[in-house]
Amino acid sequence: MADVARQAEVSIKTVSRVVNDEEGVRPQTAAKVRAIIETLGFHRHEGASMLRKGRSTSIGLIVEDLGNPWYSQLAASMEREARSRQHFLLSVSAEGLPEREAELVDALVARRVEGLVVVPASSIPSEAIRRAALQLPVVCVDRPLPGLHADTVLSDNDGGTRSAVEHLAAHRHQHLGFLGDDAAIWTAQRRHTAFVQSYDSLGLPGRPRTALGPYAAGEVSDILQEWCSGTAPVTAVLTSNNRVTLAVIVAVRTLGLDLVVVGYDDFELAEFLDPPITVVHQDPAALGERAVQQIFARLDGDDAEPRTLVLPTRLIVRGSARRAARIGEGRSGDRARHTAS
Amino acid sequence: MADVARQAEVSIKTVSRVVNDEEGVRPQTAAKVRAIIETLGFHRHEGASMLRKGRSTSIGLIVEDLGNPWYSQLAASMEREARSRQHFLLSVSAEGLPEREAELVDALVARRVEGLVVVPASSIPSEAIRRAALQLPVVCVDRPLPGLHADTVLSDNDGGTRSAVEHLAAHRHQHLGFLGDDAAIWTAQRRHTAFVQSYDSLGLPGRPRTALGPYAAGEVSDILQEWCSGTAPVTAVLTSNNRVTLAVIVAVRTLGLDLVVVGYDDFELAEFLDPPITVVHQDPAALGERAVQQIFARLDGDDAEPRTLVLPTRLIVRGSARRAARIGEGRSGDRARHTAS
DNA sequence: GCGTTGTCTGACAACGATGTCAATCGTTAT
DNA sequence: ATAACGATTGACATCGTTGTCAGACAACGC
Repeated sequence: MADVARQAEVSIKTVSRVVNDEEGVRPQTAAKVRAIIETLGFHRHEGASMLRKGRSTSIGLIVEDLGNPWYSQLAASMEREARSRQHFLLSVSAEGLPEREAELVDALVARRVEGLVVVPASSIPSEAIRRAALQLPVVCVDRPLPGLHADTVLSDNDGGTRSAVEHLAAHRHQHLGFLGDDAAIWTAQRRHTAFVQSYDSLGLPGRPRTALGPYAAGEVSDILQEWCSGTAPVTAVLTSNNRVTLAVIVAVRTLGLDLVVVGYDDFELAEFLDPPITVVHQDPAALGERAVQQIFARLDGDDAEPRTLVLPTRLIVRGSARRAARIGEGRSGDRARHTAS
Repeated sequence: MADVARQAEVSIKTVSRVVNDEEGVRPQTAAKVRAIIETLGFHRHEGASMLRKGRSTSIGLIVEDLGNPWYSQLAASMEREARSRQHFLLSVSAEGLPEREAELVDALVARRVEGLVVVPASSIPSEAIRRAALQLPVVCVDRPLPGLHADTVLSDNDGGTRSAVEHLAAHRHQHLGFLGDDAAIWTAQRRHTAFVQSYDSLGLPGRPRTALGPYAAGEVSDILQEWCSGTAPVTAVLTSNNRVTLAVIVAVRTLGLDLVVVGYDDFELAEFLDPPITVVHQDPAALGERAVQQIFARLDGDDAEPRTLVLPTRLIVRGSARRAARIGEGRSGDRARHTAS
């Protein structure tokens, strides 16, 4: 900036004014400065600006795995939303490890991100995130952190789960199974509970069969095989997220099971699988957008009590309805076939 | 830091030494300082550190769309690799627009990223990226920027395309089609050229049928329908990336075409589609890792001439081989059926 | 001509950390 | 006891930018 000032024969301050589009600079002076900036290829040093202004114009995001499409859609929408306010997004993967998450929180706070969005790896707020929440806006997405003074954006797990169970029941599935991801993941627990409640309130027979991870290699297959044998075989399963859905699809295809699968989280091509997979769609892009908007609202001075926002889910029915109906109609025969196997 | 120094009754400089694990601090002094740091919850201000040291410990990544699994895998692997050297990754989507890409290059340079990885939106280097390449290491991934003084990491487009065409020819497919993405995308062009060359060198009959995007809505369907009718219908198509593969799968299923699809870019569940999709697998994670390693090598003082690294691809055969053989055996019958339609 | 107003510009300090270099301390050798 | 040495520690300037405040300058009314 000093170089520009020298060449333009003005003070550093004037250059600063031009760079920041501040008013009170004579147009011809501004034009001259701008010309020099162009020729020298000058860029303001954001680090220094950050230091002086005390603002970093960036937001942090901590998720489990940026390679997972669900998270990458979240990150993509947040990046878009952040950029609409000239902010950058620093996204990092904590790999589901609470201690790594804590490290990353500290690292992002050290970078003076203006806000922090977290998809918590555990249900207990770390010391690091408690400290963070005291000095900058923190938003939990997808999973809450009870006891943390922070905004939260969730999707409607109870409603989503219920819609899936009701859908299956309406198509005469009586014996349902639920396969959740790692029990440490809040959504897995929550959807598990909602599944059992829906099962009971619909008066489905017997007790619901459920499992929670983490699963050893081949364990999903074993569980499904067991559920599908015996006197009251399961005819449909609900999964708690895209990772489990994938494992179930693999198992179903490998074992050749006749099983309707309803997945949590939509995924590309679900429509073209055999059988097509009905899913509970939750919109990660919408979650991300709202989270960033929440951060900006706080930065703009909103200091109301922490809010929890619950976004609706949508059941996307794909083929399984038809197939379910078929099974329902010929149920006794089907059951006979199952018990025989 | 001043607060810590006051409480610990040492100078700011000593605190700095402790924070940076510099040697020459008496263990008991260091312990005392560390204790105060803990109680005060002090974090070094990275912006200030950045300013003084002239380094930002961050790397920039510009891609087309972070929501696309291919790019998100690239970003995820880069983030992992960058973090192994204590660096953060600033990833942004340029949405395929060269002018936005140029803006983002400037914004990242202003943030003083130490290196910049770009998946170029066009084949012509912008002024912005030329300037950037003069002051920091730039690496092009997936697509080169001819004339730019920068390292490049590509995957073997010629080899990958050839392996796909040879695979199809070996299974008696004689009439092949190629559907490329937007002609502005370098890989689409390159794979197109390689497709035509392979087609010729294998002595396949007639002229290869090819198309390049961008495609209007429904255009892919129209093209496929045309290729599959007439006297020498196409029996297999190769696509140039995951986006086109998706469009082709939708068209094939919607129109009920009997067409073998080989896709560029692997994707989850490709195995379980009907028909299963054979793909040319290129490893975005490996590309990202090498790109970041290249950046660090340059930062470590490597000033050799720009290098181009070409990573191998792998043909993942899934079912289409069997199906192709079947078509090959009953070719005349098949052709009759096709011409009849 | 002179004070007054308002516009434009510049000098300077400060943001928080670190490199440089000098000062201080505790040891050891004499 | 004292000089000499290495191990610790601290004072200060500095990185590039922006907020504060005062100075310079032109235009205006009297």
